[in-house]
Amino acid sequence: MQHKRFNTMTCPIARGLDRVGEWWSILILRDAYNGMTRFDAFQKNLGIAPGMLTRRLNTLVEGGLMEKRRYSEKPPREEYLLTPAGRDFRPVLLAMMAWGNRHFTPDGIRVQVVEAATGVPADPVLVDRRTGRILAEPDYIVRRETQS
Amino acid sequence: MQHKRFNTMTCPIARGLDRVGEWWSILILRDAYNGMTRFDAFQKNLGIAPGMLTRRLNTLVEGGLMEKRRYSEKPPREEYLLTPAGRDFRPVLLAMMAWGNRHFTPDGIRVQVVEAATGVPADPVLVDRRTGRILAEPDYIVRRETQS
DNA sequence: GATATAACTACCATTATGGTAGTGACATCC
DNA sequence: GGATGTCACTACCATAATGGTAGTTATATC
Repeated sequence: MQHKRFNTMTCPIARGLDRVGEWWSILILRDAYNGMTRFDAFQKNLGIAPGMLTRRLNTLVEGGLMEKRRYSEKPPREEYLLTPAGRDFRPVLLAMMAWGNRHFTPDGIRVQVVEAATGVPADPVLVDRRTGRILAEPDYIVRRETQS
Repeated sequence: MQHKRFNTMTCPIARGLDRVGEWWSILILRDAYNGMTRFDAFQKNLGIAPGMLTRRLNTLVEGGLMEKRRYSEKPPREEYLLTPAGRDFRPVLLAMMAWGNRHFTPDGIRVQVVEAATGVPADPVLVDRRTGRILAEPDYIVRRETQS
């Protein structure tokens, strides 16, 4: 009995979680976003067991979020790069970073998004690109379409 | 040997994942956001085993994202409500919904955020509330503070 | 030749997950 | 008033996932 998959659900959140919802996956994507590419670097930075890292990288590759590339033949060496879908996960990471900073850093904020030019911390909010308005009720609602 | 905890890391993403990173947790929060409160409703909607649901609800309560409340004494009945921190997770859910819709719905979008007044689908983007600009490089960067 | 580096695999102990059945305290139906 | 239904679980077990340690392969460097 494997753990239950979410990929048969119609909900896009469930579909996404089916690919990144396992323990470690999102932290690996975070590190990849920070420029990490090598097995060794992920392992040391996360403190993850090598077998576990192998399994997680494989599922991320299978899920289409990362790709494995050989960057050296003479000593055979591999690296892991984000695909477009993996890179596009960034807003989720930043929203989660903002949420974590708002609720779970009683000891002070250590990692945050800042304006590059001024160094002023950003206040991340999710808006509609077209109208610029914040995605919150009552202006915006989630619509579920019934199966036809 | 339990699975490794992320709550000792300084990264806010890791701190958050320590509370919502287990299988099922985020889908439970999603359903709670959709107005679900009862054990029974979560169980039927998710197709989750009752023992598993008990464990996940308990960890969400312990993590401060939900609270358990007795809503009836005469038949003893409990309900689960989002706390402020749980409700504040919503932007992460919506960012994940948008990401899922962009990459994992080849069969067409079924669930999305729309403008309530017009029904026009929203295009969710993460911006800085102060400047209104999109949180992306090179305008915005992630700054990590070194330990003093 | 000895040691180091990168990227793993193998193996095992311990947890977590999933499935099914059953329980307690009522409410409702006939 | 006995039978059935509802809600919110608990108990128990089989299987899968996670974590830890040691070892491997291919090569580079001292």
